[in-house]
Amino acid sequence: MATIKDIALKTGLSPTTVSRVINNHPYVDKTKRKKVLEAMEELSYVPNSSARRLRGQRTNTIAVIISRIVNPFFSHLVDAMGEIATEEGYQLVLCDSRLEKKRELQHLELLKTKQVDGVILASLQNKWEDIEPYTRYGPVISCNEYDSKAQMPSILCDQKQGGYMAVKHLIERGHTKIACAGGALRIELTRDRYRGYEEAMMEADLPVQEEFVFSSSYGIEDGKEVFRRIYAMENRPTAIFAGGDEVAAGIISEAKKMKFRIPEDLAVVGFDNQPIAELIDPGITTIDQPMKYMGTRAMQVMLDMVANNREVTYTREILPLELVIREST
Amino acid sequence: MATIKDIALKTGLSPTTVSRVINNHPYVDKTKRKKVLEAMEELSYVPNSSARRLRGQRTNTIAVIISRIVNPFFSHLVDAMGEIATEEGYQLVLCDSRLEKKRELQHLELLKTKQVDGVILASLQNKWEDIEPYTRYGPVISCNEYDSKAQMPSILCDQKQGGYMAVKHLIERGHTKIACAGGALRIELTRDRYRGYEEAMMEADLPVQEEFVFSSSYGIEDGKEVFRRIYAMENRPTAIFAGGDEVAAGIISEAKKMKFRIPEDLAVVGFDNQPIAELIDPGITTIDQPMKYMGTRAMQVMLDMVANNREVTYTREILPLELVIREST
DNA sequence: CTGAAAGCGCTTACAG
DNA sequence: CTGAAAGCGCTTACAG
Repeated sequence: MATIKDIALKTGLSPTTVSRVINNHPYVDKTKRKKVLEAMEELSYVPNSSARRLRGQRTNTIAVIISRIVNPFFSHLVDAMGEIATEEGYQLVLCDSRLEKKRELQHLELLKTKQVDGVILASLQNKWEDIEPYTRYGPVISCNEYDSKAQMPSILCDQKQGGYMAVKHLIERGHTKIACAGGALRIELTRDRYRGYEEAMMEADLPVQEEFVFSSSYGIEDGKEVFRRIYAMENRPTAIFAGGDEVAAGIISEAKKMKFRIPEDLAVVGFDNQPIAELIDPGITTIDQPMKYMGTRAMQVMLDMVANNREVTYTREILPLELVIREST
Repeated sequence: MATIKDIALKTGLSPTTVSRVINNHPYVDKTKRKKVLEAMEELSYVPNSSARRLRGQRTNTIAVIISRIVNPFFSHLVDAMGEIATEEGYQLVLCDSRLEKKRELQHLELLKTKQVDGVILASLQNKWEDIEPYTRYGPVISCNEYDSKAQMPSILCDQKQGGYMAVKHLIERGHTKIACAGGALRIELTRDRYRGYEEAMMEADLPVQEEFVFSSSYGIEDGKEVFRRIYAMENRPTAIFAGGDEVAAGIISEAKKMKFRIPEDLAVVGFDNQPIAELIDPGITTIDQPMKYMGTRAMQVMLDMVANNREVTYTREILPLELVIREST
């Protein structure tokens, strides 16, 4: 592998000058520049990034932490982030926490060991007090998930409003026994949706029944399981608000298998507005999240910080959510 | 940020000894080791990866090139790869080519510039002759897609068999006018599926009609478009073999909208056995691909090569495909 | 068991 | 416009 030294030797110039050519500095004699360029071509020289990283103290790499890449919500988010990153000449390291605190922390170590310039937390398994120590090693921002105690830039949606809209819609459809199946309750995003649910119920003077609250539901299988538990109940809910379209799809799928009519026997609201929400039969009424915008915006904010060495200041961008009505309600 | 030098200074030992402790070398005096460990703790020392990369000429990072992360097939593949990578202490750089040759080549540059130790091509937009030059910079293997001219390790499925099985199944169901909607025909994987289609047709003495062959179909929207074109035909096919469950789902969705009965008016076979194949109504008959195994195996092969500096030898692992019958046929 | 020295490949202030 | 020198932070032969 040719190095700068080889080019210098071949051209009879100094490594300094070669470096200047590589980095497009002005003030290099045109003839010499050409000579260097030719030598680079001939020896098929390519600058060694490890050396550049060490010297420049930058990696041009951003880590994004998600909790489950097979969730279409996250793959769309990552897709949008990757597009911006590539455009700006950055690499994206994909870090899957698989909902585990330990893995999330392991991934944050990348910042400590200078393997990445910044970390975007699209999922947040740990408390702020456990994340905070990492922020002294580089910019950390959150996107999608958040922690109200956190002093970091965050791009997020108004999840409480989302929960409220979803449940209010069900109430307007005449339901009074409404269940709720979200993620783990230790997650603030989940709790906020739940608060929206409670608020809508209270506003309508409806009781929140503990046995109607399911937690830690994420995938299709979880949705099926939720339905099975509902099915086994004496006193069943007539509607359910799910914390994701995958869960909603699982509920609907299992319900249909048991000859339930949707929405007559069970109305279902999902979350995210994933492609599946439109494809499944009946189409899923859901809360649309601006995945593409969130991913794009988060990456822009991150790159602005690392490229311009901008101070990390605490800011929040809160995006509105939207109800999309289909046939499941 | 504390460096090895700081630890050396603080403990009165040499950087060499400190390095030995960090790297768990034997033959370090127990008292001194303890002293170093304490100093590291106190100064919250973390080794700088850029320096290690430069010195060690390794990055502990693998790039995986896919063509569309929002395709569940790829997100499942990447998920499996990431699990192994994390387990072995490697990072995964996600590279999306968006079906573009240029982007794929740009991502391969990562190998040249020593940003990654190896590249897994899960998608293959370029011809082998354009990929080959990169192989001198480090191991390149393919997983899922392949090129019969390529001299690189490949984990792949017998796509021709897949196409054959799918179409034979449709023929057995009594169909004679069978369409086909795959990816771009410049892709060998797509051509092989098409060959399987042709073989099954010929075997049954059925003509392959040019207007029944749709190409460059990938997502749900493409599937809808394919159906619209079928719908507009004078002489319509009665069955279609799609090159992915997303395309199949799009076809079915649009067909239902136009009051087509599936499979009576149009039978549909998909590919991959994605979660959606089971959720949609009717369930999609499809060809199951061992996504998890492929991803796992590809990463294992790659890590074996980089970790043990194994020579890159040309090997192919060809996995069988399986027909999963549901209600769409 | 330990350390001085060299070097991985680059870039950048400094001096000219 | 150009180059000698220093240094980013680490590891590893080599010598003891």
